[in-house]
Amino acid sequence: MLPKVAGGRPPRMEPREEILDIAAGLFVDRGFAATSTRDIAEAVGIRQASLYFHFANKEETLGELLQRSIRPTLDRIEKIETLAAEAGAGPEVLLHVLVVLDVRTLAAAPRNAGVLSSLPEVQRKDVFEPFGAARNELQDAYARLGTEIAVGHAAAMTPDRDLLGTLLLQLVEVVIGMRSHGHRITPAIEAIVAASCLRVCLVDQTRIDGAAARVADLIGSLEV
Amino acid sequence: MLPKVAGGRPPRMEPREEILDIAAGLFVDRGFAATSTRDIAEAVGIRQASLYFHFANKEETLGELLQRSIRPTLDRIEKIETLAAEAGAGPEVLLHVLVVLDVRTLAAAPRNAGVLSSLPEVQRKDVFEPFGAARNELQDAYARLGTEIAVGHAAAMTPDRDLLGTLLLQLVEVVIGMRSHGHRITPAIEAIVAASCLRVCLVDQTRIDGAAARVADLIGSLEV
DNA sequence: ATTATCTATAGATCTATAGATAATGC
DNA sequence: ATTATCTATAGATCTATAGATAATGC
Repeated sequence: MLPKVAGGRPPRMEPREEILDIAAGLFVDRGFAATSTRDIAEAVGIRQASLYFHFANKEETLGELLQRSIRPTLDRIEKIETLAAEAGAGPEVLLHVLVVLDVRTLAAAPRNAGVLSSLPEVQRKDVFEPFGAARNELQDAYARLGTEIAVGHAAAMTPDRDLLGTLLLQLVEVVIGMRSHGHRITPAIEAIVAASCLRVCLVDQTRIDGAAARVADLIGSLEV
Repeated sequence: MLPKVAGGRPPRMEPREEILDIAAGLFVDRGFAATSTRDIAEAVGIRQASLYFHFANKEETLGELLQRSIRPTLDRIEKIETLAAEAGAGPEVLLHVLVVLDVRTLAAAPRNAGVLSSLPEVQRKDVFEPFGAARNELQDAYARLGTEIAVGHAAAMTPDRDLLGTLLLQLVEVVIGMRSHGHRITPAIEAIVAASCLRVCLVDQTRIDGAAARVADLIGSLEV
């Protein structure tokens, strides 16, 4: 099944995978337009034209990377929300779980691929529109959970649904910037980002501590 | 002093200013590498080569825009921190003021120029290194104020200095993303972003309300 | 003389296609 | 036959420079 050797030189791994990995690093580092197909090929160690055996064009390469970076996150949202009914966990516990899982996903993404969704081309080109939609879905999940939590608080200085979703997702994505600056994402950072999200939803420290205590168990039950 | 008419066509305004304005819009929209000098020239209504009368090269154009977008913000930091001694305002009031002013600056920036500092080229090319340094200064101001505020709280789940600065600046910059998605930045949004920042610093609602009440006055005294 | 434009172009890319080549699996 | 590479290249850019031109101010 695995192609062992072919063509002029022996591949080190699945060639398509290696191209994707290296392209991800370059796109994250320099951006899409500033990365030429020649740059990618050189870094892989093949000729520029050889890329077109694996991908129809440059955009398809970025498209595949975006696909892979968003899919697992979206899949998880459903699971987390069905978890609400079963475990009888309050929405602040669910938000805490969602934040920790998203932070881990971003922290573990090869080459800090979370950067990709903010590239100008992704926002602008029609080919990448599905990924904007996926991001909106994620933001909407944050908005839903956050609104449910903040309900019952005084209206003044409480973010509305839309703004709350934006604020929460923005907070979670702080880890992308941290990785860009060379920081490692520790469990302590996970906890602080999650606590910050709950604070923005007006959850007091007692309830934050309560939520934090339940997170490990719930994440365990999700992964089984 | 003002050049009235010259060359082949009558300019509508200071030509260098018009080029900067239009380049800003294109860089924000498409990114730096994906915007050609021809794109800029066409949008301005001149020939591609004519740009080089006003700018030595493409990078200088972006450099000038970055300069302009960060300078007023940096200048303000000093003023705000000297304000501490005079007005006897606590650090949470000062942070509130800083956030509101930065939010307003980002909200008022022509063409949403706040986007520019996150372009891959700015992070990566040596020419733009001064602007990364300026951003670090700003983030450090947030870290200083935030740490001063959060001091005395239980260590657990309290962000350290560095992380706190990153979280706060990230929260403020939510308005860049909101503008990109077509939202208008209202006074209500200013207040919520500021309150969210204070919440992340573990300030309780009573003190947030107290800080918010003093903000208008202090900003007034800054602008005189 | 200065300012601001123009035309024309050099030289360096950059993406994608066509068609050859070589190693492997059937 | 299939997989994965190669060489060669068409055709379309893209940045920056050289030098001409025209309007204005001294």
